[in-house]
Amino acid sequence: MAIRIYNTLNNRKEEFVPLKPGKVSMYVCGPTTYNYIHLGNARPIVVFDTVRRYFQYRGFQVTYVQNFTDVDDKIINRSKEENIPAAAVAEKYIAAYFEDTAALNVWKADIHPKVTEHMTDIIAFVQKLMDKGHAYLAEGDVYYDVRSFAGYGKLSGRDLDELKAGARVDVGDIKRDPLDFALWKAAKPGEPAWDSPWGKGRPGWHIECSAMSCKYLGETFDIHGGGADLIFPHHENEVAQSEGASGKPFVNYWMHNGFITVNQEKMSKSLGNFFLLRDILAKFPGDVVRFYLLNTQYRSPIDFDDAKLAVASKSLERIRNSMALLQEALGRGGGSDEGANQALQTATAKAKEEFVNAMDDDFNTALAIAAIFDFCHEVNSNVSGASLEALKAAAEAFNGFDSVLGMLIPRQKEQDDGLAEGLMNILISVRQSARAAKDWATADAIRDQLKALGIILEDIPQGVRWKRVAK
RNA sequence: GGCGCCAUAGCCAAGUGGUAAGGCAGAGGCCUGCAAAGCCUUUACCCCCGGUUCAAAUCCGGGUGGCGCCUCCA
Repeated sequence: MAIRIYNTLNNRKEEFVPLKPGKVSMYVCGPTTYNYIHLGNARPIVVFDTVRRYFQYRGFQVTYVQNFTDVDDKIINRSKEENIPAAAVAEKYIAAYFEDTAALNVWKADIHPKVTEHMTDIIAFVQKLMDKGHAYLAEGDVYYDVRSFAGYGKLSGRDLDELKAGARVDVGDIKRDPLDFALWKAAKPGEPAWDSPWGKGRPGWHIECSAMSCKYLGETFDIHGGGADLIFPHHENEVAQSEGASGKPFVNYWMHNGFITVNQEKMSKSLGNFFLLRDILAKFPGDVVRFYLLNTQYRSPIDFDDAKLAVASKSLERIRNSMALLQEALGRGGGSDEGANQALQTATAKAKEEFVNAMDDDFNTALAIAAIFDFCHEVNSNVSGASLEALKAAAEAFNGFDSVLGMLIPRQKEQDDGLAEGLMNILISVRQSARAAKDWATADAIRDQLKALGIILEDIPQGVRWKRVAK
């Protein structure tokens, strides 16, 4: 079986054939660093992190690039508002970005290029477009001439003339066509600016992705991802720039994720209906947020509200309960019920197969998670009798799934010095004494009070199990 | 106006020609000191109307409702 990807270029699922066997090159548009990221921004980050992890699970060597747009009008505005240099604004929010995404267990990209560190590459790219007749200078700005690129509109399925009819034409525009976009903007007083053959200025938004993806992944690469709102104009313009400059196909597979909505409306900064990731993380663990995001196919919209995160939390808990049962059985050294043993082994093989089938089909994480739930059911039914070997294989399968989904196994709590463990052992032992003396009032009081703290005690034949849950 | 997406149980969500996965919530039972967890049982006229087919949630046509892009936006 091969991996199939829904390609925005032709709106179909296509078998993935890498440029170089066994290797995947992918580029995902990163944030403009003028603010904390919101939940909507987090979706592509988690989705493409999962795509990347899955390719690795399938044995591919992945080169993953995600940029930071650290020069932009919004950053400049922010810099004025906060009265700190633009570079400091960008730096602040880049640091925040890594904090927030780390909570979602997102791996850092192999390369995180910043616009400010690639001015030479960007200027050279713009020059190349001018040399090839795809760009022109107008009053210190450099614009891309969309009419010079025959394929303009092929990604977003638009026709230039129809676009022109609907376009908002600025009065006194210096552009040849309203759809022409800036590759280089002449400096305005007080703004960050760099020297260029066309005078001081800064790059337009679209050119950075063409220049930086080319630098790190080459003129043609495998996968380019981003939110569906980037298809036009951003990605369309990237195609025009990159293919205009190289004369070669830019990207083989374009992937776009659907939106997070609030009351069925797109969560966006302009509508003001956004929820900052860090505010959500104050209420729900990152694992739960990640589960919530991956429990729907990446192209479908997801409506946001707290209740859905609560459901995600309960659902994830079911998987973790199953993994805990497995760990306990492992600790006991396995059993000798041949029927259960066979059943677990069969279920493990089936789960791995279904997981791969689901993920191969355009990264259907929702289906993959369903396969894991089925697996949990089999684990729960058969753990007590299965052999050590079968139990190990099952645990190994969970580890594999977690390596892709990144939220099954709880992240190791930092700076856990064993204090909680020690205190819990004391409380449990006191409660066990009470239970032995049939002092149910004391036993239940301990259990209830711990529950209020978010600690659940469960009496099982082998003793007492405890776990922490989101309150 | 142009282009595109979506509509499946109380809620969420898979399924793109062969007779409806899974999760949450609910009901009954087993287990338990009581719980919890787990296990067993249980909950769907697939938005509407036509059409194609032996067979349609799935394909085609037409509606209705919702959303997105066309302007910065993941």
